[in-house]
Amino acid sequence: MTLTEPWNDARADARKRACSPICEDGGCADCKVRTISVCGALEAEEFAALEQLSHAATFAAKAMLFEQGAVAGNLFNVTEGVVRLYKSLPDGRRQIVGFALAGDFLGLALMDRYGVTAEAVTPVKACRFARSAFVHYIDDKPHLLRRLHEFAGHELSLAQDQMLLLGRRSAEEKIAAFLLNLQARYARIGSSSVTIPLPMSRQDIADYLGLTIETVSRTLTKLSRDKTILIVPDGVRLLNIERLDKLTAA
Amino acid sequence: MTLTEPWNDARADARKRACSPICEDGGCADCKVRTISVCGALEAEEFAALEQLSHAATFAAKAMLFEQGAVAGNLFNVTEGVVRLYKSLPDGRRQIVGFALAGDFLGLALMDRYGVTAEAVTPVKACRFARSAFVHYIDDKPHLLRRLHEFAGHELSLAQDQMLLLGRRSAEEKIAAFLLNLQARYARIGSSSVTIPLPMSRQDIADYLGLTIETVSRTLTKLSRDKTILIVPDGVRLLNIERLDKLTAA
DNA sequence: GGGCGTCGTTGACGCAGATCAATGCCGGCG
DNA sequence: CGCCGGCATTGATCTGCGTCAACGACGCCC
Repeated sequence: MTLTEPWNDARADARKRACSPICEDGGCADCKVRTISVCGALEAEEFAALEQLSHAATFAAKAMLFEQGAVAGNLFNVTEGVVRLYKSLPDGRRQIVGFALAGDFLGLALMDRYGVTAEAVTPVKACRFARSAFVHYIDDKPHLLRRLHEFAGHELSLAQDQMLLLGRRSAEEKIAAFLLNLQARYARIGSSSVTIPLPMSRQDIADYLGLTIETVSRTLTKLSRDKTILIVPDGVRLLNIERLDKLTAA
Repeated sequence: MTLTEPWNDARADARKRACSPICEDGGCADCKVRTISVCGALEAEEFAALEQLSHAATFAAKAMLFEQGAVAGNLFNVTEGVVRLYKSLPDGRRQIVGFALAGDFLGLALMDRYGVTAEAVTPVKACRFARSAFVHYIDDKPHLLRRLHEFAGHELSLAQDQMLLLGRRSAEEKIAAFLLNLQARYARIGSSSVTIPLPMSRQDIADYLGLTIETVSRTLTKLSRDKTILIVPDGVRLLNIERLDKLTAA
């Protein structure tokens, strides 16, 4: 389970504090837990305790963090880079169910086995928690459990939005929604801009939106011809989406 | 959030006990909480306490249990009938994210607002819990919270499976998966058979699978011509799916 | 520098499934 | 009984997107 949401302004301060390095005197000097998602519920000493459990981990692009069906031994907190989460069909068809950015947790569902495969899209840095230690830690912290549950509910709601998108929206609507969503997420982790990077490949985008690479490519070209987006020079993976909000119509 | 899964044989006994009427001396004589999903974690006295919180509720077909975006004041436990859960686009396009059968909980995500709309497909009987009372009750029961969280994780996993289905499977695969899934769920709530009712309309099925009614109808006809399913005489909404397992290929 | 593999774009074409339309089957109701 | 409105089926046709194929732009390695 990836946790990205929910945010609200009331928590912004707590978040800012929470996102600063907290591992200075912990077991791993360079592991900075970005507990963006959960921090609102954490006391300082709890933070310290939590980070004692974590270990720094880095992954090269295309490296696998964990695989669908494997015993869920670890949780991860992404601190840098992008991770794709997907399910596959035996014949190779793939559905990406989400992208995890800095601050997102993976595996918070605390299931026995991973429900999806997680792969690094870009080089990734993450904090790793042993599931057993994590579970043991939170087991007598009802408010933390409540908070996790709250996030699970939000995560589910996002998944349902994605179902609506996959089942009922056109290619153009899918792309527009994807870009706007990505922009909103970048904004939350501190890089607010109308110009956004697309670190993932066209194939990834296609597998996320239930399309083909050709359709993704054509739709992006069309949007840029219509001046709805602007493909920033020198980067097929950098877009300016200033005028995309015209397409919102949520 | 609907909770249907997960089951395992080890819990079957506890479940059987749990599903018997437990409201005899409670506030509502005819409200029978079917805590199929959660019962494994409930002690007898907890059961009694929980059912004290519940009130019987009935809904005519097409009645709304709750609406997307409304303040989430209640939880429901369906005891009879079928409920559809959906999200809508402003232009009327609809995505059904799930059907709730007897034993399923609605609203267990405990979010402030409902993320989907819930409507009775058939006449429905349900136990209603005030959210505040429910939350208050479970708040100091960590093992219950853990269990709820576990279900949330499983629910999410099901949603992700549905994403894969919506994004990457053909019409025929969608229908086959839907029928097999429905059969499996009926089996769990006690009506195990290769002949299953389809209480929902073609439009509902279409909106669940991201198709149109015509495609649903044609695909069902095709499957029955191929002898893969059998449309039981005297019921467009009754199918025999004896030989559908050929199509599984999960 | 040159070969080569990966990635993205673009065009031509085909098809699964959407759309439009007609018909039949009930069930409810005056 | 006969009318009517909702639902399912079926056919004809259309089209959005998939498929197949060619090509250019990079980046990498020898």
